[in-house]
Amino acid sequence: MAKTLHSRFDCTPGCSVEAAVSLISGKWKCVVLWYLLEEGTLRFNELRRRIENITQRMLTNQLRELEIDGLIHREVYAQVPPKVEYSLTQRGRELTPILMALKAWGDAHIDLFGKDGIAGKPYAVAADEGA
Amino acid sequence: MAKTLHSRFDCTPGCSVEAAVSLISGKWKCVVLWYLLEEGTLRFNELRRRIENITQRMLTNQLRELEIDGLIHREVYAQVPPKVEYSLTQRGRELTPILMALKAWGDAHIDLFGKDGIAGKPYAVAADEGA
DNA sequence: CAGGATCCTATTGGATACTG
DNA sequence: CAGTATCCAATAGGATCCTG
Repeated sequence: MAKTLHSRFDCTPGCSVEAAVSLISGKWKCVVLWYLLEEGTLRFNELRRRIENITQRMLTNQLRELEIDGLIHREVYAQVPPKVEYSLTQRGRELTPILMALKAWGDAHIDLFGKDGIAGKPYAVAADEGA
Repeated sequence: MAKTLHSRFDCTPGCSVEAAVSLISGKWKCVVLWYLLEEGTLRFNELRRRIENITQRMLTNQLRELEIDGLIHREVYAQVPPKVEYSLTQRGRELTPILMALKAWGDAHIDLFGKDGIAGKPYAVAADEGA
């Protein structure tokens, strides 16, 4: 890698968290990343089918942003019909702990969501156990 | 806990990830959660000072949503001047792996962000190492 | 101290139709 | 197949002022 600033340019502790969040925020990014982590390489429509009810516009957007942020690699095959494959870059693969943790948490708590999936957000919990 | 549905109500794999993301999405939520994880219990203005350049409206919003989602506990002391303390609930503490992973990734890659912090998003990377 | 109430803008997200 | 291009609605986010 060409030039790497070693300066942490004084940053509050939460700043690191904020930095990571800023890259994976978005309704679908983590889902996209997760599928690429699981399956290695996927084409555009393969991703679309897996994520279901993502629009192609959103998928395109999220993929572009992830690419710009250096988290995924976009391989275009010069042929017709077109073929484009997406995969994680090294830096993208370094998100693995985050993605695994998200998946694990989701698996453990998915019951708490309405039967409509995530649409209806979680319930109003009465978990009044404090600190 | 009163009633727990054991039904996973058929859900795509990415759905679990989506569920987790839906709770922690938002520009500040993970930062709030991270500080509460680190410091245990914090008052409103303590959080505000730590996060710096979050507005009080946003902080209030995020805290309310986190509370509704059962991730944080809000303890109000009936006194004047008012005193309100926030802390993680059990379910909130279960986010620890996610928060730690975010922090770790941020620490490792914070250099990639502009000197203005997160404001300028990351650079356009030339990391053309593929699958 | 810990917010509530308003107002406003920017960004996100979605529907639909079209294309090399 | 893998997108663009438009248009539009919803939400997130922010600035400012007020209050028990």
